[in-house]
Amino acid sequence: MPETIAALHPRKRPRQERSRRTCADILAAASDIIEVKGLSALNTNLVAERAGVSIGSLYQYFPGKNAILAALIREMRRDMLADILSAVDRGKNQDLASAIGLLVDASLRHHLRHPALSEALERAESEMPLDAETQALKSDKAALIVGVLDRLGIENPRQAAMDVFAMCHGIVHTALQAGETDFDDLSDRLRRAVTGYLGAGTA
Amino acid sequence: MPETIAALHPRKRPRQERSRRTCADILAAASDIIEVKGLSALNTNLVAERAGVSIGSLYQYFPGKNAILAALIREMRRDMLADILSAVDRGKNQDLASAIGLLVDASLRHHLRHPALSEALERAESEMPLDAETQALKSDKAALIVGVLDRLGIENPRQAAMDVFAMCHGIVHTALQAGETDFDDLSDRLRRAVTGYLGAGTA
Amino acid sequence: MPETIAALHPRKRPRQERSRRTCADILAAASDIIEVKGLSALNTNLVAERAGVSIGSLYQYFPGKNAILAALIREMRRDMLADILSAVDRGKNQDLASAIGLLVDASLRHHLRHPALSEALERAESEMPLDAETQALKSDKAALIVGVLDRLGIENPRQAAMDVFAMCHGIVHTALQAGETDFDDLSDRLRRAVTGYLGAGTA
Amino acid sequence: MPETIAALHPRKRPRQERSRRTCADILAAASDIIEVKGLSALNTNLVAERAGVSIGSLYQYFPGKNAILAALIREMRRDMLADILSAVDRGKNQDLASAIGLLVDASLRHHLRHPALSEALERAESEMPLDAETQALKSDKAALIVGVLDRLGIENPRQAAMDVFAMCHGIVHTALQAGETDFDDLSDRLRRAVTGYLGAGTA
DNA sequence: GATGAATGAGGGTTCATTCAT
DNA sequence: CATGAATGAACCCTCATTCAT
Repeated sequence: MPETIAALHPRKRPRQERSRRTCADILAAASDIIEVKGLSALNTNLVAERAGVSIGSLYQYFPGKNAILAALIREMRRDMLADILSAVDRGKNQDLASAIGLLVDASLRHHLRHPALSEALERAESEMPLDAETQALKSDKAALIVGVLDRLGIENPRQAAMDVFAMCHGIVHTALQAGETDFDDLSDRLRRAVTGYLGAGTA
Repeated sequence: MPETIAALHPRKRPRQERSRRTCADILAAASDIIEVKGLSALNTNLVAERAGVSIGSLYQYFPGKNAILAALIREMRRDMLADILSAVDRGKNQDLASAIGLLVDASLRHHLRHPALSEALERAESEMPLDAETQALKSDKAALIVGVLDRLGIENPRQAAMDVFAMCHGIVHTALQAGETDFDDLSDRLRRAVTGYLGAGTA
Repeated sequence: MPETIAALHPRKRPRQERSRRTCADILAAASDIIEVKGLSALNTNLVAERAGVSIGSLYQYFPGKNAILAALIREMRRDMLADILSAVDRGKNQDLASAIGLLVDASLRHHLRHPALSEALERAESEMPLDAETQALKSDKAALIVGVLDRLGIENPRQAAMDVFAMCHGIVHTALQAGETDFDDLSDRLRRAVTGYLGAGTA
Repeated sequence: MPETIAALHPRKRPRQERSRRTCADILAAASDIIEVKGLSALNTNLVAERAGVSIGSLYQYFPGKNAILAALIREMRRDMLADILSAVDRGKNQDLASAIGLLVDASLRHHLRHPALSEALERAESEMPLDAETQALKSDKAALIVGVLDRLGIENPRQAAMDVFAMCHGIVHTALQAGETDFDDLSDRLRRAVTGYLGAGTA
């Protein structure tokens, strides 16, 4: 039976400062493990130990392993939305190329920050029921991009947004796997890919 | 310690007709499970059961779970190479757009055949040591694409080949996740993306 | 590949009273099984069951079956060293025959306590990498005996110590297998064997 | 339930030359495995493979794994009896020291021939029901030794025979484990041990 | 007889989760 | 609330033995 969405919410709103801290420690430990040893090495006992918390406490804050993952995903989505928001904002009055460049760089920075982590979370995301907030964050982000593309006169902006992000994701993921680390070079290729796709579409 | 490559080779060359059948059944069952329930649901007991075979038999033919995965990956790579080979062949005397179109369609068909499976295998592939044959199949495929791009006058064809494939992979994967199934539409967008990227590069 | 020494160390220092108890129960159950049904009947499930503990608990304290064996061996070596130490101490100012008698009796008592167990552990010991403490316990014991023999003017005391212990071990083992239980009689024969060997050597 | 003795007999008296050969191949393969990789590595599939025989055929000749072991033990006992017989024969008219020397050397040669094998078989022997022939071989050997000791005027010759053999076994086993290979040195120490024990007894 | 494919009980180990203290 | 001991379902894999061909 697929796990219910209720089970993905943090068990309690941590009011006390101390609680908020513990909660953050747990998430940080989990991030760390995923980034360094991979998603398959993530297990609740290890997280608790690395967070300096007893396994019992961990279960006070999160109803289960997947809730931790869900929280990480939510966090990632929040960060991402913020980055995109800022990029969109700064690109408000720019031409297509510049606006795209800002978006692409935002996405790229996101992946470069914690390459393995973001990859793993995106995978996990697709195999899990998403809570309402995460879904909202995803739609907000999509709407934002769609808005930009629409304003720039792109046809079928919903689809274009999807494709453009997927392209970037694919290229960046593959480049990272191949060991590339040159931000500027990657940024260049992404811009070319995106503008190429968009240009070809409107041509 | 990362698992040794030896552990990925089939254990026994099936000599009798019966055993060739068993071997195939095991691989088919594994494919099926991955396609339907995901890579994380793959386990040797389930494979054996679904293949209508005892767990002991499974281990006669494969030294372990990962050997089954390795075999599936090898199979996928063989199919893919064959598809690409034929596309390259048919595109021999065509112009850039047509040649690209053939390649893109080959790749697309590949993904559409078993969407979840090919995705999962590609992921698994990146977390496993590859046997010699699989590596050779990958390089052969890469060389083929590089050759085509080179002949078409693309600059830095190695990188372009990587990017182009990664873009396609990204777009297709995302589209499939979103439930798209319209081959022609997808084919169109992929062509646009690829020619856009390549065109922008030479511009 | 021979198992690494790391795998032989207990996993967790028991902190609470309850867990110290569990740990001891596990070792006692293992001892029991070996003593009664033989080394080949030792398996983790049985140990857990007999210890009245879940299999999971067993693995909390021991990283595997061999770690349990290693712990038993260490325990045996500790006891043995203590026994020998006390025998050497009490024999400090005695003549050869008495000193030997004390040592022989110490060794004999050791075997009589848990005949099958000590035999099995000694066998297991020779087929396993030893952790540092166990090795130290063995050398300490050897050094102790060598010291005594040396003080008594025995030539080549290292070799004599080895031979003497091996002789005793052989005789006792065989006698126990044959069902003998008369401590005094055995003690007598061992003294004869040892003094005979040592006497013949110096003659 | 302890396995019945009937199950330890070879399944059929091989009349044909070919059969006898297969049977010997199986036993040779088993010996080899034990000598090189230890008793715990002995398994029927491996034996069959190493013997160049199908697993099915192996079971034609031996009703099970333990029957193979039993056959090896019987063989060992036969050899041993023959060696002892010859040593006793040659020592017929010699003095105690020489007679003992011959016996000791016979035993020593036995162990040196296949150190690990003889050790393993002796261990296996003590954990298995013995068939009539093996038991007879053991008693015959014992009787032979007892006869010699009796003739030489040793008191309680049954016990002395046991002890003497056990001593030798212990010393040789330990020396081999320690890597010694010098036959003459070992022979010397064994003679000293045996004559010391026997001398001390009669003194 | 010979073959080797197939079987499945048995044993090792992990890890998400619960609960007594 | 925190702790960490305990649980046991779920997996992985081996190997003695059987049986259809």
